[in-house]
Amino acid sequence: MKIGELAKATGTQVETIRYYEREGLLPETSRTDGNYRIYGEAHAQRLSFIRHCRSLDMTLDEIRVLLRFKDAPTENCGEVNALLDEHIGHVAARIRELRSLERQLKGLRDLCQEAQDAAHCGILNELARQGSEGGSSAAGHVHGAHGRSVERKTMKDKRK
Amino acid sequence: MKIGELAKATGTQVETIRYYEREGLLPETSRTDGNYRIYGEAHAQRLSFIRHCRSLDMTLDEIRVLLRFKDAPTENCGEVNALLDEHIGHVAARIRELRSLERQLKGLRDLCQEAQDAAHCGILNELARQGSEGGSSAAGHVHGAHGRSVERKTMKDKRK
DNA sequence: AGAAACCCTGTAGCAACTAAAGAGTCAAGA
DNA sequence: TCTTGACTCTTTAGTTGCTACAGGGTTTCT
Repeated sequence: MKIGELAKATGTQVETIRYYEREGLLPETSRTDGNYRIYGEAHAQRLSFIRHCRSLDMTLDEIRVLLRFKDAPTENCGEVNALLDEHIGHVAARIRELRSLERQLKGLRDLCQEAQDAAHCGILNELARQGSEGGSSAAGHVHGAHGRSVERKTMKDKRK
Repeated sequence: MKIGELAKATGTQVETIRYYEREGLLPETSRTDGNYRIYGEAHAQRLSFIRHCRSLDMTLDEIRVLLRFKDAPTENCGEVNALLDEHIGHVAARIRELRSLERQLKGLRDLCQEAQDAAHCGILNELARQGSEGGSSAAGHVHGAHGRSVERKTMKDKRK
């Protein structure tokens, strides 16, 4: 099947499929004389695997690890368990952080019961207060299962 | 004070301060003869406001709205309340999604009680199952208060 | 004077896509 | 056969909020 068919079969964007091929998650496939990609069932299954992992908010690096085991059926899957445990830990941590953030935001919201002029808005005044930056250090602490700080961790290494 | 001092005073990276200036969040400031930026207390306060908002995971666009009200003390702050309500809604939604994700992941984790060869790993096999992609549509659904889909929403508009 | 710390601008990169430009291919219908 | 519209291709750029680096200038202190 052609790329559009594969996209439909797996609920994926055509562009995303090409992206996964560039990223090495999907092996390159044969082409027609007109240079169109031709996929078989194996590719469809692999893509479904990848999409399933993405739906669980795993990073592409995590997925690469899982694919490695998928491709090596005799390998011991202990690392798969560990990876999942770690990922679950990330999610739990993120939930805790978001809960904390929710409480802060609600507290802040309560400072302005009814609209008035901005100068007397309890929210704006609280935001302007020095030393009111919350418990954690600042931006990026409440994103996904993989916060931006985690994403950024590899930047230095990558440049090396 | 110079940029390094401002950075220390507000717990911000120097580069981030320059970034905020480029992004229009911080007004440009006067310079020394040697072209060093010179900041006063007003800038320090504004930056603290911004950082406080960031610590609450507000986007820079949201912060721009709040700054507009901060700069217009006679304006009615109803929109501030609405913005905060919406932001709180985003956080609540994200918490719900993460909890759902957590349940899914734990269910998946339970499929492999002890490490064995990958071919018989309940986790890998479940991930490979067709039609197992979870309730939501795929990637990007469980990130921060502002999911990746939200971030991406403005791409089309920006290109115009 | 020299060295170290600081500052500047411009550019690139991170993750995981997504969009657009410009061009080629294919299939169906006139 | 020709036309047209859908599909495909590659390449490049962009999203968010930073962060890092290159290369060079300025300031401070010894």
